Amino acid sequence: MITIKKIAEIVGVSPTTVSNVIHERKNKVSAENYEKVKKALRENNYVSNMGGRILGRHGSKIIGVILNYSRRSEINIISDPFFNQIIGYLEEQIRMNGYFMMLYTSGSVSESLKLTSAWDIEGLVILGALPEDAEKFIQQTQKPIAFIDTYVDEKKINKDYINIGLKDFEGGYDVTNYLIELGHQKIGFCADGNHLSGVDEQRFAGYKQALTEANIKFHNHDFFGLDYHVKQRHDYLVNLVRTRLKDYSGLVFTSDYLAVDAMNIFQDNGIRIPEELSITGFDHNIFSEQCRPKLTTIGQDVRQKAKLTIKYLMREIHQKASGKTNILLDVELVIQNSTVPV
Amino acid sequence: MITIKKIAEIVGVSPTTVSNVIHERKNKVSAENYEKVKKALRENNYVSNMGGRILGRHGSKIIGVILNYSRRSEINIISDPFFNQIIGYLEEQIRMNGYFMMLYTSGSVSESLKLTSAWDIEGLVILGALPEDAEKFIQQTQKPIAFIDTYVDEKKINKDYINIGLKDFEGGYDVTNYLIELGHQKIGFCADGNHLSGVDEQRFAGYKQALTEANIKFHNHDFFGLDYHVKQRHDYLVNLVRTRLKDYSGLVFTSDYLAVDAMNIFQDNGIRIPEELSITGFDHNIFSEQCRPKLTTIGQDVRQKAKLTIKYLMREIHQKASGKTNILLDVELVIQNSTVPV
DNA sequence: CTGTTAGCGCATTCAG
DNA sequence: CTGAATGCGCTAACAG
Repeated sequence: MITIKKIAEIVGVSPTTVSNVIHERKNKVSAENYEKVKKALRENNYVSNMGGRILGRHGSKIIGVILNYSRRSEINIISDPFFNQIIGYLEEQIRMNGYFMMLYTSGSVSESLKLTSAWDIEGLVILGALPEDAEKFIQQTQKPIAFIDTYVDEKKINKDYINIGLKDFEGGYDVTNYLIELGHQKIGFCADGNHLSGVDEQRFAGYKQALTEANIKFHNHDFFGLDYHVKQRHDYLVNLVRTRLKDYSGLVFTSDYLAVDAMNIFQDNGIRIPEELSITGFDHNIFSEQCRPKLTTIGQDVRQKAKLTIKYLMREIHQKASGKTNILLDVELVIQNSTVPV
Repeated sequence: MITIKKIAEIVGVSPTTVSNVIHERKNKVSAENYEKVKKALRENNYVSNMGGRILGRHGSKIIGVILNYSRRSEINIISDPFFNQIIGYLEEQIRMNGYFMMLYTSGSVSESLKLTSAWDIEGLVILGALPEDAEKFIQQTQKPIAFIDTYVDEKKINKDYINIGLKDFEGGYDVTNYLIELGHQKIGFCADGNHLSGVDEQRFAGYKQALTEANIKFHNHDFFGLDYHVKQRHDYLVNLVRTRLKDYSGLVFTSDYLAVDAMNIFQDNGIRIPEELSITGFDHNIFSEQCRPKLTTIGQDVRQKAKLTIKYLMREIHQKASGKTNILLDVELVIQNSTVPV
């Protein structure tokens, strides 16, 4: 491995001069030396040793991306195209900013923070954090943190942080309202698990708001908490077809994944969609396109989410700005074929 | 950040003793000191600084996972659940071995190798490498490398490497043979792009072998190279429905993703599947389950792939073994509802 | 069993 | 504009 010292020897200057050339401090190096050093760096394929950087606390250039496993099951994380997409786009953005991405999955805040200090990580992106975990993260580290899709209670936190989310409430509202406009009155809400928080909670609130405005009363049994184990979920859905599914003309799902999964089970059990039941998803990912009927859903721009996340994180890292940043991106109602008027 | 030196001060021993405790060299530390140091480490939440490790060439504990973009388009990488799954499982295995995962996408071998030397990466996992890239990787670095699904030409390489793949030839053969057993004679082969290599080439060869054994002649026009741009691909498929799709009773696809995508387009254009056309996929991932009819496909154990990859990589890193390791995992024909006898 | 020392590569400070 | 010296944290070699 070629080092600054060796380059200095080759060219016949001091390591400092080489360092100055690397960092483009042209005002500190003569034009002649600058060129000579540049050439040597190129010819010898110089790559800086990150160990030296970390040790000298000159910045590790690592962004840690942490997948918080706590709520969703492993099965869903690995099956959900959203995670796939966002990780792909985050990597792209991190790389384009000259940083490196360390990917880590963990259910524990302290484990994640150990990672951070071991590597002197410059910034964290945290996916799938619950509000209480988010608070711990913010309190326990000085490093810039960007959450994606986490609802942090601003009042509880007096430090800076970034959150890039979605207008989930609006999404839940819009899609429900669309069903209402189509004449639906009996609309159920289906989510991952029984205890909603964060994103799903907001979508649920939006759903309820739409019902309220339309003078439709919500009953607790209109909420369907689905198991994330495939087998249990499918058994439950089949049972629903046999019992009280007929009480509903529309179902709002918190994700395309769940919607498509359920739609297939319903269809397998003789329910005609959308004729007998309208279904809506959320995400507008590949699932809502690769099923029939295609899903009416709420679209989000995943690439934009990744782009903004890294943009604000970089701003924070470079101390160009601070303060709380909480951006909720717009959603878009994508009307396809899984919904019809009643 | 707490360091070994500080722990040493706190306990009143030398840094070496602390280091020996950390590395569990019990024979070099008195039981009494061992306990005292252990306690201090715990209480102060000691985390080793990786910069020190890298700089001292004591092992960075980083595994670099490189996604080679060259062949498949970005769109497909991010849409294909296989990448999602394998990355998730690789991360899990890497973490369980006490290592860290650095994720990097790149089309260039030299860029990837720069990453390797900058971080003193201990081992590489390379996804989606073409055979010629694989050779470059192997020749240009001394670090242990594990490829996933790459067909390296053994004769050209005199260094060690690991490849964990699939019996792709067998998969292509089995699925085609199954169609033949169902009475199909006119069977097309559909792949990503016109120039096949690696995995798809093997699957194609298996398909042709099955035809040959059944005395079915293969013509060049039985091969369908699909565009990875969605729009172009769909236009092409729609056109196929109007023209010569009727010449075929079965189509073998190189992936579930392509198969489901095409199946939807065919169905949208009035083709009844499987009645009028049998379709097969490859991968047995979520797509083959979340479509109707469910796809007959070739199953692979993605988790096992990740597990073996890291197992052999670790073995190589710890110098416990060497030599070329080329393991092709078994495939399994998964018969579902997209195929019927003619 | 314990402690001292050296060196890994970088960027910065300070002296020229 | 240039260079010498320094310290970051860890581990291994070596001396006691």
